[in-house]
This record gives sequence, structure tokens and C-alpha cells, in this order.
Amino acid sequence: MKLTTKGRYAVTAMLDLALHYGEGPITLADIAQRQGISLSYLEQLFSRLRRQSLVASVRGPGGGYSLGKEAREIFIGEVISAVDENMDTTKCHGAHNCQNNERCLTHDLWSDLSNQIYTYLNNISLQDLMDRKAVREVADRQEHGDVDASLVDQLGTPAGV
Amino acid sequence: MKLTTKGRYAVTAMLDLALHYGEGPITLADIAQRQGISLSYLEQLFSRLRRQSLVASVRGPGGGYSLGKEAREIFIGEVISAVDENMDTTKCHGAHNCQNNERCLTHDLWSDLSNQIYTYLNNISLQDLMDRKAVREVADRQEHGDVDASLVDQLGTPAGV
DNA sequence: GAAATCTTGACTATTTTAGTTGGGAAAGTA
DNA sequence: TACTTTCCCAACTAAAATAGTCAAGATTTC
Ligand code: FES
Ligand code: FES
Repeated sequence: MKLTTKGRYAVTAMLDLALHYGEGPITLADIAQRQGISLSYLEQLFSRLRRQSLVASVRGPGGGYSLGKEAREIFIGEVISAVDENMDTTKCHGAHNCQNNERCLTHDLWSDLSNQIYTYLNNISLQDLMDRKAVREVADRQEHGDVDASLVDQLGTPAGV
Repeated sequence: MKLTTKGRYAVTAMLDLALHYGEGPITLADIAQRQGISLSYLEQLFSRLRRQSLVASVRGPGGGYSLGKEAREIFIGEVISAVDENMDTTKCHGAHNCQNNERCLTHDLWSDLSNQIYTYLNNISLQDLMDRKAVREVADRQEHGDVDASLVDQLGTPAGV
């Protein structure tokens, strides 16, 4: 299995969209700033998300992206798959042929593990995440705390501010 | 999370050791041939497994490796960790600091997923795998069927054999 | 028509993977 | 002792993947 920043960013960005539902289309620039993700990299990811109809786009000023269906109907596993990270942990990718064209000693172990992961991630929707207290707290911080909140926390409140 | 051939090979090799328990030390050359893994690559992996006391070694003719403790007491998660593949899926590796030194929007999701995987793999022992019918079947094939069994299966029984 | 936004494709530096190469050191066997 | 078998170790490497950047263009709004 592969789980890298690509998949993590995709889920984070989708969750950001979900959290700002009702504010009209959200620009990638907004998401990039709020979540600390490179804009051009986000563009690549949203290209894939759009092809899977997980998001809808509007061009021009005032444009941006919105969810392709309800937050309750978008599952984390879908999002990760959409950006091409596959959750399969077998070497043969399900073909039972990784040793001399036959099943290797550990195929079933990885296959079972993959099912575990698959089931887990496909039962959590964006809405489920939004309902979590910890997520709301971070979202609030991103709304108000702004860019350097963490630095302020670290260094104490500067005299001149 | 990272699960590549490194971790898969390590588990496969350990399972091979477990299956040949009682035959004295098993050489890496044997494992390499049976499981189709590069000998030098196995050496690297066993170096790490030995440092974690998951295997014990005997040098010289008649030497080889054996399990460091009972198959019932060696868990898959341990083996994977020993070869340095970490099962953590968070970006911050547990530090809650991946966005401006604070927790990102999705930290808990990855943290929970990591726990799932961790729990799953740490509750399966080598003995559990050995007890599986499918594993015994593959092990039998590796004992008798030998190197080109699969090719014979594919091409039909050659006339001259 | 200018600006904002999405859309696409090609390019790239860095890191990781999956090894290889080449040298040793210990132990048994003749 | 010489020889062979095995483990042990460190350095090197080709190929792939990652996490982007860069440049050009298409739509839409004002
Ligand atoms: S992982 Fe499927 S046959 Fe080896
Ligand atoms: S993954 Fe831990 S803070 Fe982002």
C-alpha cells in the first residue's frame, strides 16, 4: 500500500471544501493557504478528483471548486483512490502470481490486511470527519488564528502587537 | 505507511524459517531459492532481524539462521518494524505538528488508521500463519513442486518428461 | 479586454527502492 | 594448516516514485 502526502493532501483538501460548504465555490488558492499545500500541486490533485466527479468546478472570477456530492456520500477511500494511491498491499495486486506465476506464501496475509484498510476507509465519510470535535477545533484555528498563530504561541505575545 | 517488498520479504523469510523449524539452522541460500528473493538482499534484511533478536545465527558449514523465539511469540508487526518499515500513516509521525507546528485537519484520521493496522498486524503470529491451510499448501508446493512447476502447469506436460 | 480562476502537460530535484559488489570473519572439515 | 561454507558489513548504483515547479492555455466575470 501507498499512503503519501498525495493522498493525505487530497483528503485534507476535500475536507476543507466540505467545511466551507455553503460559501459558494472555494478557490484552490484559499485551500492552498489554509492547509499549507502548494497551489500547483493541488491543481494536479483536483484534476483527478474532478475526473471522478468528487468535485465540481466553476471557472472565472468568483469560481472555484465545490463538492461533487454530499459530504455524507463521499468516503475517504474514494478520495485516496481518486488521486491514484491504491490501498492494496499485495505484491501481485490480487493476481495470485507473484512467485513463479503462483501464489506466494504470504498472499492471503496482505490480501486480508488490504481488506481491513479498505473497509475502514470506505466507512468514514467527509461528514463523519466534520462531526469530530478535534476537526472543528483545527478548522476554527485555521479560520481565525491565521498564518503565524503557531509562532505567536511559541514566542509569546510580542510587545508591539 | 510504507509496505514494500522489504517488509513482505522479511515476513516471507521469517515464515519460511518457521515452517522449517526442527531441521536445524536454515541457510539464507535455501530461503532465497525457495522464496525467490535475492540472497544479498536477504542478508541485509536478516542483519536487521538479528539486531532485534528475531532470529539467531550460526556461522560456518552447517550454519544458518533459526527463529529467535517461538513462532507463537513472533508477530508480523514486529518483523515489519524490524526491517525499518514503519506502519505509521501520519505525516507528523505522531508529533501533531505538521501544519505550522500545530495539528493538521486530518491528523486523527491517520492516527486511527495507523492504530488499526498496528493492532491487526500485532495480533497475527508466525504460528497463526503456519496454521492456515493456504499457507501449508504453498509450502508443500515449494517443497516438492520445485523451480519450474509453474511453467509445466502453464505449458502442459512436455512429451519428453 | 483585463483579471481571476480552472486546466493541462512537460519538466525536475530529491529521495526511496531494490538491489549489487566486494570485502571480511568465524567455524567446521580434511 | 588449508579450504570451504556460511554469516556479516559497508559502500555503491540503476531505476522508480515523490513532491513538487513551470509555462501555456481555456473560460468566465466585470
Ligand atoms: S502477494 Fe499475491 S501472490 Fe504474492
Ligand atoms: S498528520 Fe499529525 S499533525 Fe498532520
